[in-house]
Amino acid sequence: MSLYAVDLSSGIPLYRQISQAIEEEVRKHYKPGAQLSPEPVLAERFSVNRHTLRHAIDELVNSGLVERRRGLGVFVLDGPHNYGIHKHTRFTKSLEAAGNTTESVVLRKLIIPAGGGVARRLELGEGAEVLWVETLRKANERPFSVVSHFMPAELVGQVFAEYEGGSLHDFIADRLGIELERQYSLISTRLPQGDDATLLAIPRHQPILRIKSVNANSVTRRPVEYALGRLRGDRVELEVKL
Amino acid sequence: MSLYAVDLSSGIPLYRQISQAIEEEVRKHYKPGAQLSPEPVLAERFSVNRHTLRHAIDELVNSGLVERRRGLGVFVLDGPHNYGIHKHTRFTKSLEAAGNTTESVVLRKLIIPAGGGVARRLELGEGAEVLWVETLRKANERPFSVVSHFMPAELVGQVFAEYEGGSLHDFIADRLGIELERQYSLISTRLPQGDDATLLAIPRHQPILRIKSVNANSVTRRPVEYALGRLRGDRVELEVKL
DNA sequence: GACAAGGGGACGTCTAGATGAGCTTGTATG
DNA sequence: CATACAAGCTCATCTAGACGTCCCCTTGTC
Repeated sequence: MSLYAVDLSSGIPLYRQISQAIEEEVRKHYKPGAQLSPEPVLAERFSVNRHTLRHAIDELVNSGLVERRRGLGVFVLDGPHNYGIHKHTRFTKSLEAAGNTTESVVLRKLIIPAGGGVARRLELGEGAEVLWVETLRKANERPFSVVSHFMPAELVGQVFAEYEGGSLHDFIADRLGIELERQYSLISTRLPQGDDATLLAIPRHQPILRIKSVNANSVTRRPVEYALGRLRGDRVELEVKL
Repeated sequence: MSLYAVDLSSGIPLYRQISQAIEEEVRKHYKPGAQLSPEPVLAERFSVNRHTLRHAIDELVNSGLVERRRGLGVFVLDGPHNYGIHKHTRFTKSLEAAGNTTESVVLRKLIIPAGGGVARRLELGEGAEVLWVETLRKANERPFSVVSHFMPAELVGQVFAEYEGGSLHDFIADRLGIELERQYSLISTRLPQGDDATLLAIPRHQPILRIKSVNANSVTRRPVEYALGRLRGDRVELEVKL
């Protein structure tokens, strides 16, 4: 393979040259879940001290490419999930299509009066009753997104008492006979608020992607669901096709 | 003040005890912009090696509490709360508008060999010459995006010597007679890397939106430009209409 | 067959010392 | 007075060595 020509005289720190070399190698030849060579071996290979090599790997850990497991080794993480935004995209579908196991857990299921933002987006009067469902989704056993769904209570009625996870849009289609269609999405980024960092198992300084979207009845065009999703920024990438 | 009772036997790593002690002290007694004691002094005070102390400060840097300035010292950053509230900066820009709204400054204009990612997206061989133009865009005198544009050097030729800002797509249309068409965009979020935090005038712990997009000749469908934009997360919100 | 002990591999933490590089400041010099 | 340079402070990087802790798997015993 290469000569691992890391060179101090170039002005670029060794650990950075090494982290870039490893990153490239990983992206080219490693699959998610694969294990890197042990630190002492890599240190030997690049002819640097183990501390320097650890510094290099620290960078990769920090950028979300690999993960350390004490006592076991360093492992390649899944790349960011490419979640396309289209008229009919569904979370679960696009993930499963990508060959990932999915799981969704209902964290909250409550009826509350609609606040200003929710009411406006659902075209309801302020204070109208809405069902608030908060779900945590995982892919390959790892938390991935937290989504707050708001739906007019009168529309979804009592049916949602039975919702326990899985594709929400499928549930709506099955039980209510309503096909949903995405109208628009707003994408922004923030540091995690509230419990989101804990739920998503990320440090508080790692940014999340926020997606606000409104889904409407594809026939009547009336809004049915307003969703505010918070996605792990290190594992999600949004694709917008035009 | 305290006795700095860091203790190895407690099972908690020294560097973590120290970072927590410093964090508490900073939050209580330091204002944004204040400077921490030099590393050797702190190391002495906690009776640890300077490496261990640096590890502790690394944690604080990583969490966005403080910032290192080489040759100067370690300084306390503003808390993130100071950045959240904006009254009329509520500009919801579409991707297109964000790309074209300008008062733009050219930061760099170089011909470089294409790296792997750039080469792949422009459908060139690795190492082929590409023109790298980096622009900083402002709105209301405030910076809001940094964009790296990559274009095949043979295509854009010498023409770009005259490019000094303004709409890049207009420039390409005028000078080269090429109409561009966006193929797709990938949206992700990161903390700012390199000089981006400085250029955008944000603290290093404030997330940015990254947009990778490829623009192609609308006739031949050959890729002409690969753009990697970094937008201030507190000023920009992307709207995706469908 | 079940369980416990032990070995070895891998990451985690800490110490010690040396050198490099960026920034500011003060002083010497033209 | 202004410029140039040197000193000194600060963080940045690298090396070397030593243990500690966690985890898995094998081995041995009951």
